[in-house]
Parts: sequence; C-alpha cells; structure tokens
Amino acid sequence: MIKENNLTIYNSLSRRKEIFRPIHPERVGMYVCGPTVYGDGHLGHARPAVTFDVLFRYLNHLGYKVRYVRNITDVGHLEHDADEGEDKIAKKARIEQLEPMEVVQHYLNRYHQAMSRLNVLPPSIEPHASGHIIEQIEYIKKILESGYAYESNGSVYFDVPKYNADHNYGKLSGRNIDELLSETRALDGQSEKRNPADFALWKKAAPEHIMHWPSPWSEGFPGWHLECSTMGEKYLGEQFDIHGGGMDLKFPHHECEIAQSVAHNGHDAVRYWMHNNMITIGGQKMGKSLGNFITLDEFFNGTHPLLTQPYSPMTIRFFMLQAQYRSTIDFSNDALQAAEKALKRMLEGYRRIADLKASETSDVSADISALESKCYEALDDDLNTPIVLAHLFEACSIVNRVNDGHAKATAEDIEALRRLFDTFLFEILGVSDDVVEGGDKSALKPFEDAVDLLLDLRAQAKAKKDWATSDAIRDGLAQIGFNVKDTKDGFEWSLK
RNA sequence: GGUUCCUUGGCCGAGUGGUUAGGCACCGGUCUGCAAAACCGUUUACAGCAGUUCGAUUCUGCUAGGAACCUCCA
Repeated sequence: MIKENNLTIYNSLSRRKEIFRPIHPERVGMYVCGPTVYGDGHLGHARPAVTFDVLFRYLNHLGYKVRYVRNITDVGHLEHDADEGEDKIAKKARIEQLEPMEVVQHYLNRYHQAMSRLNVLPPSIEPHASGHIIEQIEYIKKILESGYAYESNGSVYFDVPKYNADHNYGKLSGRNIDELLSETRALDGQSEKRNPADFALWKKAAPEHIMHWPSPWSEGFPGWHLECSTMGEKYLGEQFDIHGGGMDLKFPHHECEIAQSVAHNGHDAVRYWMHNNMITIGGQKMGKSLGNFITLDEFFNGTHPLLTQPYSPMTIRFFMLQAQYRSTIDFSNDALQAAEKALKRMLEGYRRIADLKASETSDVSADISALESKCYEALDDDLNTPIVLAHLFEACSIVNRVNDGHAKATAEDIEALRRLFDTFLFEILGVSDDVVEGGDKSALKPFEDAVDLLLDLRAQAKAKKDWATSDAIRDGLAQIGFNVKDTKDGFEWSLK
C-alpha cells in the first residue's frame, strides 16, 4: 500500500516543482550519478549521496518499491577534455604502478566505508561502467543506425548539430546550442570531430592506454556520458522516474544523456531530473580541479589544516540536512560546530523521552499530532529537510517542557513523540544515534570502570564537603581528557 | 562574453504580499559548594535605489556584490 502523499519535486527540466507520480503506481525507478573512483571521497561527494539517500528513504517510507541505481564510473572519464584527455583511472594506475581495477577497488572500498559511516543506505544496484562495455557497444550501434552518430578514425561521435536540428539539444541546461555551434568553428583541421560540440561515444585507444576493449570500430573505450544512459536503461527501462546528480553535471553530462536516450529510443528516458547544489568553501565550489576539497576521512579525523577539530559523520550529515538540497552550503568550522551542538541537543531531546512521566491529562497532544503532519508537508515540499528539523526541535522543546513539569503528557503522547523521532529523524532523515563507532569495546571496560571508581570516590568526598579532593579528581580527569558533569542522581562522564 | 542563480539578524539557514522559522552565539534566569552540562526566557533581519500595492523582506525594474555552468568535476 502506498501512503497517500503530495510529494512534489523540483524538476530541473521544467524548472518548477511538480507533483510526483511514478510511471508504475507502486514502483519507483531512480538513477543517481555516482563517483569516479580515482581518489578519496570529499565533502562534495557526500551531498548527492545524502540528498538522494533521504529521497530513497522517504519513498520507501511512503510504501513504494524503489529500485535505486547508483553507478560507479571506473572507465571512460577523461582528464581535461572529454575527447583528448587521459583516462582518470588509467592515469592514477600508471602513477601508482597498480592495475586499474586495483585503483578502482581501493577507492571504492573507501567510498563505501565513508558512505556507511554517513549512514547512507547502499543503493539497490551499483553497476560499474567497465562491466557494461558490451551493452554500451550495442547502444552505440543503435545510435549509429538512427543516424545521430558517425564513425571517424576508429572513434564514434555523437552528431550534435544533426540531433539539434530534429530535437532540442540544450533543453535541460537551458543553453542555446545554435550560437555555440556557429561560434565555435573548429580552428584546427586535425580534429576527428565534425563539430566541436560533438561528443565521443567510443574512443579509439592510443597505444599507451592500458584500459581498452574490442569493438566494431577499434580497440578502445566508451565515452563517459554513455554509461549512465546504458545502465539506466538496462536496469530501469526505457523510461524511468527520477535521475539525480550534482548541478555541475547538468551540462554537458546530463544533456548528453538526454540526447543519447532520444537518439536511441526516440523519446526521453527520465521524468524528473533532480540536481543537488554544490558545497562551497570560502564561497567557491569545493572540487578536485580547484584543489580546495577536504576529504571525508579528513573531516572524520580532523586532519585537514582548515579544520579546527574532527567532525563525526553524523555531524556532517546533519550539517547537510540543515540546508535544502538545492541551495549551496558554505563550509566553515563555525557552521559545523553549530551543527554538532544542534545534533547533540536533538539527540538529548530524544533520549529524554525515556525519562518522561506520563500524566492523566495532556496539554501537548494537539501540538504533537500537528508536528507529524507538518513534517510530512515539509518533506513533500521538495524535501525541505531544514523545516523537518525545525519541527523536530519543537518536539524537543515539548519533551523538555514535560520533563521540567511545565507541561503534561499522557502515555500516548510520549509514544507519539517517540514515533515522531523514530520516523522522521532516524528512518527518513537517516540520522543515527549510534555515536560510538566500530572497534571492540570490551577491552575498554576495565578503564571505564576505573573512571567510575574515581568518580565514586569523588562523590564520597563531595558528601563530606571535601571540595579540595572532589575538585582535584574532576580537574585531573579533565586534564587527561574527560568531561565530568554532575547530575541529579550522581555523575556522567564522556571523552572530550 | 553567453546561460542560470543567489544576496535574510554576530554566524548558519528556512519562509512569506500584512501574523514566532529553527539551530549556534550573546544576554538574563533556574539548578549547582563552585564549575560544567542541562533546561527556561529575551534581543538583533530581510544588499541598495526606484516602482506596483491600502501594505513588500516577499512582485517588477535598475545598481552593487557573489556563485555555478559554458573543459573534467558531486
């Protein structure tokens, strides 16, 4: 059963919010451009992962059966220029004296690890471009048959001017291709391309290339844009619901995908195009080419010079959820520290639900049920996660008021509060309460007991009003790296 | 240069033609031997100019500043 919903999605193609209705009433097909695995994932990679993870989770929550495909680009993605550069994977492999697939596996493993720490669910299918060479060759053949591609010196190019005469090349990115086609006439006669705007479907491999496959045209490799069209169609069909990715992929990547699909099938493949905005640093896009990126591991460890401290994966996730996915987020330590504290406050509020005492009467039940529908409204409004969080903070405030005896809540209210957090914070927004990560904790038990023992001694000293001893223990522990706080019933401690 | 978009209080970040976003920080208070933590409460706003309007932060135009894409990028 699909939950009744009014989910609207901002469609980059129409440039407006549209009500979401999938092609098949109970199923959703969704494709998101994944990473090119030739380096460690950075903050920019986390944005689409988290954004579409929330969408994936919400669609599942609504009862849709979702097939979520996120590809791995491990071939065909060139440096500098789409047609003349060097394959990114192959270049990295040569530098590091590794097999290309060894490079891919290495960074893929690290990517998966980072995603898992961010509590990003694995997609339903994670296809590799290199595993779909045959499909891509077949795809090219059909485009050649349709007349929108040509072979040149062992390579195959997409004929953009011809395609544009029949269809609209540029409708997604909103650029006028006519100008581009006439203005940028090729100056050098060397090019294999008939027009500079044409893009490669298949590239003949230069002798030094180490990644290449046989094809009817040459020993070579597929163009970058092709894998998404091919694998999207293979796993989701000629037409599917959602295609996501970073805004920087709109042109040329997604524009080329549209052209390929239309040339291949005669119609568009994608119903809703979604694009997450960029993460900036000092107002500028964080990216590989600018060299101003901070990797996810650096965030988790606090090892980058720009970071004043490490940030937990959940802090990073929360930081992103505090902004709507179509706006840029500017990185700063201040913003991350604020997010860290906000997350802590939220989780404290949730934990406190367990301490609430139920009353016979209630003066919050109306507020709580209103919050639930408001959270749905916010999600339905193109995934407005900051609003969802604002409502959940209101829920925290209710919890605290009840806890302080300023308001009364029934057992049902308390259950409803718990459900609110369980559903929206944990299930849909994918925040995790599990702050302690990995490792075997049993070895730490004796040390934990030792700290407890010291604090028991301190409690005894306090009972005797022996403040000198009490403070000596607390200050000593503080110096070693523990936070000690006194509570109503005793004490709590944590590592700084 | 072309295309698209942005400019909200000390910081981050929603939103709306007239009614409290939310978080962080600050300040005041409660609690505490002190401190920390926690909780409660309060303050600060819509880049500038002009127009439409009974009324604009919200619509229109101009100016200034900034960004993304136009080459690989999430």
